[in-house]
Amino acid sequence: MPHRMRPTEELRYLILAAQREGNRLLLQALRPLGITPSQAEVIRILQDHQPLALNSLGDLLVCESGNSPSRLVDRLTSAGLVDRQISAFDRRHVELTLTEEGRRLAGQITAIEEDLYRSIDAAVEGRDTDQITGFLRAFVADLPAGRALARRIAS
Amino acid sequence: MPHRMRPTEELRYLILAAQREGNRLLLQALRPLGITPSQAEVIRILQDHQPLALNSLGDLLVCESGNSPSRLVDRLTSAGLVDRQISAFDRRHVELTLTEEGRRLAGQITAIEEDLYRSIDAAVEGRDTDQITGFLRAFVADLPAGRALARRIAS
DNA sequence: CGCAAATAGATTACGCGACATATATGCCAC
DNA sequence: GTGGCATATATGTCGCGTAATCTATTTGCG
Repeated sequence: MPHRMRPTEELRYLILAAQREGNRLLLQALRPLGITPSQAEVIRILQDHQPLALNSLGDLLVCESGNSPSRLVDRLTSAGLVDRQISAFDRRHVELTLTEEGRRLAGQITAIEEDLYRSIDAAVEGRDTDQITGFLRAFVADLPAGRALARRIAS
Repeated sequence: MPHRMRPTEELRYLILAAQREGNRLLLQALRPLGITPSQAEVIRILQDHQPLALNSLGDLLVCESGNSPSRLVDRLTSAGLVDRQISAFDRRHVELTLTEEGRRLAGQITAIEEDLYRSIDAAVEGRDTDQITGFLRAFVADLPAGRALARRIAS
């Protein structure tokens, strides 16, 4: 006799499960590069938007509430992938740019992400994308991560 | 000039954003109870399935890959919400049950989850649920978190 | 019976992710 | 310029989440 979980509760856990598994897949795929999914997000953002202040990076990050990506970036600078430079105009700002090595990695990340997108596309197959994205957009519309993503798409 | 993020990439980040924000909402709503969303999931599972071995709990958890919920449960036992008892038949097993206090909390958690489900329902409003759950089910079907959820629904 | 393999769980290490707080810099009013 | 407020970043703490390794216990095979 099933517990007959209600649809909304199942949906909640499906979102959790999908995020967890997507992250795990990406984690394993990125392992050879020595970086994590969150670090990869930073690198991809910098590739498209450098130079960028820590602050503005936080505004574009979905993986974090944006309060303090400094530690996330710390690991990338110690790994020699990101360059930090204090702004000449406002010494509170830190200008972030990719290093040569970081730019090289960015390309490899793109290729790895392709595999993930193929998995997602396979699951979307035969369904109405707009129903799915419409629901998710509505859910996160007024929340920090949703706004970060909106900025990413718009910029 | 928008970057025109491709739909699949947006979908990937929408799932990430939805999970993060849902978790944040739940985290804040549960704060007065002194527990976290993951801890709440354990309590709710125990409410429906106790007594349960640590191992079997892991098989039902979506929030964790199931390898080692021992730390998660540790905090619940130190908080006096869960009782650990070594099985008489197999001393490798630990039987978990809710304490009186744990049972009391389980009810409060259910009420708090209702609020989250209302937010989700509001975003689903006017869309085809089957398109959404169908996609997510397909994506996680053969992965640990998806199987955990399937067990939850079936049991 | 005896020993190897399997199983349950604990422990450890590392990197987030959320939150609160601290410090440093800029800026504006006066 | 100085006081006060806002902004940019750094730091500390807690609880996951993943994975690897370790220990204890049971089981299975001879």
